[in-house]
Amino acid sequence: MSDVVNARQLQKERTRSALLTAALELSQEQGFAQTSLRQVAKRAGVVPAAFYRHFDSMDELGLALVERCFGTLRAMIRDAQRDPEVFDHIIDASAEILVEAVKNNKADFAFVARERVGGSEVVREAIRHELDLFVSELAVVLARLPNIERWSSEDVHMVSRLFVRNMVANAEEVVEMPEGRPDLEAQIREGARRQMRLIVLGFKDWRS
Amino acid sequence: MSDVVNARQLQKERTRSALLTAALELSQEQGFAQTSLRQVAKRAGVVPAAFYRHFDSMDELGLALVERCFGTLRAMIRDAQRDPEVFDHIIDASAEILVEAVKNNKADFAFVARERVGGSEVVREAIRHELDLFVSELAVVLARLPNIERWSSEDVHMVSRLFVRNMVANAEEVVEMPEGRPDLEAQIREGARRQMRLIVLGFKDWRS
DNA sequence: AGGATCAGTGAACGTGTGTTCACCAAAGCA
DNA sequence: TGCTTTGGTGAACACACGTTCACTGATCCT
Repeated sequence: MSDVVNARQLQKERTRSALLTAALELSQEQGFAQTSLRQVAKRAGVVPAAFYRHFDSMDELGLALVERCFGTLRAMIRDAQRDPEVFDHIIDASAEILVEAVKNNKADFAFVARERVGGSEVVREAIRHELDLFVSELAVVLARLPNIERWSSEDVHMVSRLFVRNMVANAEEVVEMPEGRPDLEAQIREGARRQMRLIVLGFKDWRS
Repeated sequence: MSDVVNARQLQKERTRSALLTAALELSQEQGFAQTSLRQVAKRAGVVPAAFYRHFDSMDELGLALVERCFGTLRAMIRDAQRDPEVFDHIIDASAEILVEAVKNNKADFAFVARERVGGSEVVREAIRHELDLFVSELAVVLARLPNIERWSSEDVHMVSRLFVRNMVANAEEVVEMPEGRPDLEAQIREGARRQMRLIVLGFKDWRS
């Protein structure tokens, strides 16, 4: 529990991080499940056996990666919520933010989007759990919106799932987007904006 | 172009089909990208080298699998459209059908849902193309609905994407569903119904 | 009947894989 | 200073993989 760090601990943390980053890059290129321990070690500039000083298996590395990615995403969303403009024009802003954020953290989003459904059992499980947390968190925010405040908690949860689901789908599209195509980017952003507006329109007439 | 079939052609078609089925099963268990040529051959009851009498590579087998799966799905939807009840209560019926259909063709849906985003480049591409076709087909149907008939074609396309996207997401959930849990099944079906209803509610107030 | 065709065989190859082990040298600590 | 701890090394292993090749025997065609 000491704050003083050994040079040893520091160096260890550094190669651990290098392993995670290497795995993230390789996952973006070919998917996590297709990424081997040896490839990760090689890209991190380390001999395969050294891998075991940090993780017991690729599965464990995968879990650590999920944690790191969702840490990044959470921090990002916290920042966005601090911005006062966001709360005023939730829809327009979140469409904007979504595309921008995905572009700037492409590797993280790509990892989550891909391995959410495609990858190894344990990694998939972890991502689904984190996304469920997201849904619950968003539900709390949504419950305070006009038209929604009187809804049953089940209905709020339902619409929260609808939003997160769409966010993930849009993120997938941005990730899959070829490099340097601002037209496509604008198209996705506009599509996301309209979808959210359409959903929100239904709010005022909703009865469970 | 002859309808007369050799015993040879017939047997060839039979093992080809066995290879496809074996690959589909293995994909459900561990994902297509993690499935090796040798595993497929072994499960089909054939020596690895025999694989090459039918496909040049696993990628080609993957493409054939995409075709076969979407063939199944299209046939299923065609049947559903013939049922007169479906057209009257589109929403309730399609939620019902969705869950039922996924249960009965679990392997096909699982393959499409997983490999749509997780798998090999060429398989991913093929699935995305087929899903785009689905979106366009559904757009034609939607364009005839009240409230929508005057929308711009872009808006119709947008809402069609929203529906297909949700269909895929719900299918994923059913696929991931543990065996023998009718309560979860009902929950997913009810969720799907509500989500669609909410989206449809927005239709009458939509302005582009 | 008899030669041509061809789906399927079985063995072999080179390569990449996960995992192990004894070993080393630098950092930590007494 | 000298002993211990430890992150990283390099060689070795057994194994699964994709791919090749000459082959076999049943089916097809004339």
